[in-house]
Amino acid sequence: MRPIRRTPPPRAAGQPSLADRMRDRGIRMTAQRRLLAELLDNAREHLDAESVYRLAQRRDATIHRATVYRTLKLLKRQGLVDELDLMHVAGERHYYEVRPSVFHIHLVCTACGGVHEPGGRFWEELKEKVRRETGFRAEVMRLEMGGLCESCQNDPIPRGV
Amino acid sequence: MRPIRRTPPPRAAGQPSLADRMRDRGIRMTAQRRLLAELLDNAREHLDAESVYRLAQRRDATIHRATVYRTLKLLKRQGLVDELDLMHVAGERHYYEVRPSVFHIHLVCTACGGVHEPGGRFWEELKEKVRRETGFRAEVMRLEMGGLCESCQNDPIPRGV
DNA sequence: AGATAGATGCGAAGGGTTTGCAGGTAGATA
DNA sequence: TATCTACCTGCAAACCCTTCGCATCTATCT
Repeated sequence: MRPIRRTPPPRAAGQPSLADRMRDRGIRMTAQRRLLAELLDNAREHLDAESVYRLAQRRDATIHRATVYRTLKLLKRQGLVDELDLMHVAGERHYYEVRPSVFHIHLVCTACGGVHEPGGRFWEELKEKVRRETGFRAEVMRLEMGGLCESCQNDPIPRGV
Repeated sequence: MRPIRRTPPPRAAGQPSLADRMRDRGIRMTAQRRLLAELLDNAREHLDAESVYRLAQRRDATIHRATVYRTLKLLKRQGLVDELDLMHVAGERHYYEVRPSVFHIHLVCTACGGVHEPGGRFWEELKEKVRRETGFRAEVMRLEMGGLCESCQNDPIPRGV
């Protein structure tokens, strides 16, 4: 159950917090939701539901698993959070991340478990390309690759996942 | 539990069957594995484990769920079959498809449930691009988009999933 | 044909997620 | 500010999909 390390793309500074964006959408804010939103906003690695739950419990021992699941589902439905499975390199868990302002892809190293997340214009424009060429209007997009990151290619010693 | 319709890309003709490719890799061939390989090869829609099991049972009532799961896992590990979740538009199930010779992406329509699968050089080369730019060597890749297909954009009447 | 690593059927267990309900609370209203 | 109501939460059981351990069977090699 080791955390999946991220190599996150530069965050857009001055982006409103997840809690603020929830409120702006008229989502009813409870203490639990504020807590969960803050945890997701500040996560340094990819969190699955259980990890979110454990983190939340440190600050509010009464929070319940079901609330975590319900909130994650809500945020996903609202498009505020994306659900990933990171090519299932570390089991069948689903991971959650706040949807960033600039789209990025996920490169999951099967050797070290690290996740690189390059972002930028090129990836953003794939949706546009698909639109032009097929007429499909994408609202959500997910691009994941599994393989070996640069350092694991050069270092044949397995370092565990 | 309606089947997820595919709009598959042109199949490379004369491609060896999945069963043949299994044998070529030295995978021990049992009657069950031959049956499952044939089902996957000829599937006209995306199948999850349960659907594969149900189809298999029509031809061999003694086949067991566990065998289906074990075989799918084997094929996935061997890179002969890809596991998809199609943006979870129809639940948390995982779908399986024989890995095609030419990579394609999955465009999942949230209105009609159809899956368009455009393929071609451009998508193939994304791995190469990532390699050049980040050093990451991708072995598996998955690109899925969720949204509205062309006809569902033009036809506001919901047609169910 | 005989030997054996490996596959299968079986049923139970496992892990993650959802649900129904009773009680509690945010946010609207006056 | 007090009241109201729709909505949220905690709880525990249920649910679903997937895996496991074990005894038996079999594909493949000699």
